[in-house]
Amino acid sequence: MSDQRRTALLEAATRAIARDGLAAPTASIATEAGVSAGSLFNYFPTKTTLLNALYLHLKRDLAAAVVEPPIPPGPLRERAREGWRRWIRWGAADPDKQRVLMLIEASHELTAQTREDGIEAMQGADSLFAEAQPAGPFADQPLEFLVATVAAMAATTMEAVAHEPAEFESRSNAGFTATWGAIGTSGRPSDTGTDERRNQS
Amino acid sequence: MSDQRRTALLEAATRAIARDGLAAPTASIATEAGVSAGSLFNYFPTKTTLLNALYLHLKRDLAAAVVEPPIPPGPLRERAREGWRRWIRWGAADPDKQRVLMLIEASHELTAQTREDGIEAMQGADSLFAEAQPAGPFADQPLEFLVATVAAMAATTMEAVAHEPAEFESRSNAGFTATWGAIGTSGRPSDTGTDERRNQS
Amino acid sequence: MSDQRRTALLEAATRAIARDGLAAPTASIATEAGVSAGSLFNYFPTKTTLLNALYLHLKRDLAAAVVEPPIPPGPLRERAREGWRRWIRWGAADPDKQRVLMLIEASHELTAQTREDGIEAMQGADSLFAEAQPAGPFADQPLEFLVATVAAMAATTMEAVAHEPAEFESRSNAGFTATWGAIGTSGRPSDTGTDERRNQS
Amino acid sequence: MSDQRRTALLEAATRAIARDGLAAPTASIATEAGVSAGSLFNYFPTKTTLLNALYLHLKRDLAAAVVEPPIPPGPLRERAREGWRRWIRWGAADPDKQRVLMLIEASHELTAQTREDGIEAMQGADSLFAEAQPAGPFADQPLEFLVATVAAMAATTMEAVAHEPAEFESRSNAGFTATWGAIGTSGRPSDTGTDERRNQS
DNA sequence: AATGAATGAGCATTCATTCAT
DNA sequence: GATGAATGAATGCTCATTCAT
Repeated sequence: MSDQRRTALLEAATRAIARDGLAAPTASIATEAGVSAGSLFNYFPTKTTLLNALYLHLKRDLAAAVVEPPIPPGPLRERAREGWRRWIRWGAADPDKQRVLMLIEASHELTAQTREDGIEAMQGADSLFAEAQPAGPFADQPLEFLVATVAAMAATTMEAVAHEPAEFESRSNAGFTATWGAIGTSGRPSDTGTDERRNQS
Repeated sequence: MSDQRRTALLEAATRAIARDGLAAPTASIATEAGVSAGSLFNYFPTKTTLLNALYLHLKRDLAAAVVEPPIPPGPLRERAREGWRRWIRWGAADPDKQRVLMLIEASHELTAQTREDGIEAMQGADSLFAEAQPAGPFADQPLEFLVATVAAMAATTMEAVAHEPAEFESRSNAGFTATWGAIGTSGRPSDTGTDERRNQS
Repeated sequence: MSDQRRTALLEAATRAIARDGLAAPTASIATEAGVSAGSLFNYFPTKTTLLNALYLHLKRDLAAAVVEPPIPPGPLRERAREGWRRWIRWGAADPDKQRVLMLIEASHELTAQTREDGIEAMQGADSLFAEAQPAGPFADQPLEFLVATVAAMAATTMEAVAHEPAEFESRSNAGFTATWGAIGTSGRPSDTGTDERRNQS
Repeated sequence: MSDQRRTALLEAATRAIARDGLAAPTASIATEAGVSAGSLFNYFPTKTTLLNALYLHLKRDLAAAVVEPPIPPGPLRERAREGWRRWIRWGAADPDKQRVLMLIEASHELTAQTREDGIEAMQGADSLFAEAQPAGPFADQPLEFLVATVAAMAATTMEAVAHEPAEFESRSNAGFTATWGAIGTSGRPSDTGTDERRNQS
């Protein structure tokens, strides 16, 4: 039960699901991994198990891509910018991964445990942005709201990059500026809404 | 009678798909609509047709919720804030709609035509935010990028509201402030710096 | 969903299961009934449901064969003899039925309800023998023990007849005499065992 | 070591099949025997082989339980009673064995050879009852009919005991009396009547 | 236009058996 | 001999779609 085969299956699943959706037959996945249809079930007893494993696999892959190698010290904004760039690059390098991540997340296949593990795996990457919370619109909001916002912006940016890969730099930078503008203080004194006041306290 | 039944089918589909995903059987949809299994196909010749129709139906429903009744004149930001509030309220009123919209969007079922029609339907709502483009990080980006960003922020906010409906006001406001911060110029002079310049290169 | 088709399925199931055991594919059953594979499940939502329905169908078939037309009045022994003859004839006419009945009974597929219903269905036939209870070895035993004994003797007799159909009369009569000897008083005074004494009280 | 493992496999098969029916996977049997899935096939080249071996194993186990230690001399009826008691006790001690025996017998897995060997193995035990043949209802019947009848009565008695183990004595005695009444001449003169005469015709 | 049974291709999963180590 | 992963045919069941009524 080689680890290599397990990985081959996860990668094949990524391709197949990106192409055909979650309805992608386990048989195609197995074939695409160069494995017999029955063999897949030696590694993942059910399709749900496979999807959960795949989700974690991809989340960890993303998290690793963001935080490794370590981001050099510096102002928070610059470290976040570097993390962001890596994040978007990860999505640009293989759009299937991001697509599959979102498909699985939107399904009802994820167990609570897997969801938790996924959050934990992303903690290193998320913290680059989470540290900005005390100052911005999310000051009084649950941390997950901020994290979800950053993830949504990243997803949107990745999609924009996917449409025009040559514009990677431009889209990535715009996305980052937008994201930073979203979660940080705007500084505009004229900002008079309820929440802003709360946020500034 | 035909139109009434068609609507019943679309509404039943919304419930069924929110519950069971896109794999929701046409038979359950029909049953849930109080229609026989075969009848559904008199209204929508294939499931794909149904999904496309449903997508448009929901997009138009959302667009109408945002722009009707007309938003009173005023500063752009205030009009946008009102539109945003309506948008989020729409999602809070029936989370199924938003969920189904995203499920269909993430699938490969949408035709190019439907996607286009959906964009067109949302133009009124989107324009509330699109007018901010010339000033912010999306100045040199395709308009769709900005629009997608706003939609992503709205989706994230709706989800946050869905988790805790009692916090509607707080989440909605935070979401709007974040969104406005994302797409507008921030007052910080240093923010007109590095990345924007890069984008223009 | 014609009743005729349902019956055809039950009869096909009887043949297929007699031939291939409980492992008989639902597809063969359907085909053998002149119905498509999927259609079977319009009548019986699961294979287990089919087996339970089949069990009851056969039990009722047997019970009807024994008690209809009504057995003419007369001494208990003569009425029992007539019932027995009908019972064995039923098994001789279509050995598959008896075989399938036993296969299902030995499996774990039967629900408690079905088992009960089966017992109830046989009550008319069983009573021909149950009335003998107060006098014989089963006097102090649960009624089911006697009933099971009679059924086991019938099964054995049917099998013997199946091996040599020409000997129907001989085997059937021997079986009945044996059965009556089993459940009735032997009358031999020399019988000194514990239970016998009880039985004679 | 080989023989020990073979026996372990047969015992594991007994438990697994009693629990799950003949569909019990060879893999569970192997695991339950503390043997690897592949190893089972070193001992039994196919599942059918295993089932045949198991059948014989159990039949011999039963036969040995009935005739060993030797039944002391005495009147036939008393010797038969002792054999019967041992038979039933065997079934009460491990109901799985009897259940599995019947499951295999009812299947189509048995080869003619195995069936023959099984009969031969039981000869010692059967003879306790077979000697009664010349006098009773089975006088003019094939010996196997009588033997099958006794086996069926034993099976029924064992099942009755399994339902209420505390009633072992009572059920066993009733079963024996019934069996003896089935195969022997009853003292009632009227019993030499109709059917026996018919049989001799 | 409505109904709902019939269809059959498609899918996840199981399992006896094989075979490289 | 022992192991246990690999295999792939087989199976129960689902579901979009069709069609006779």
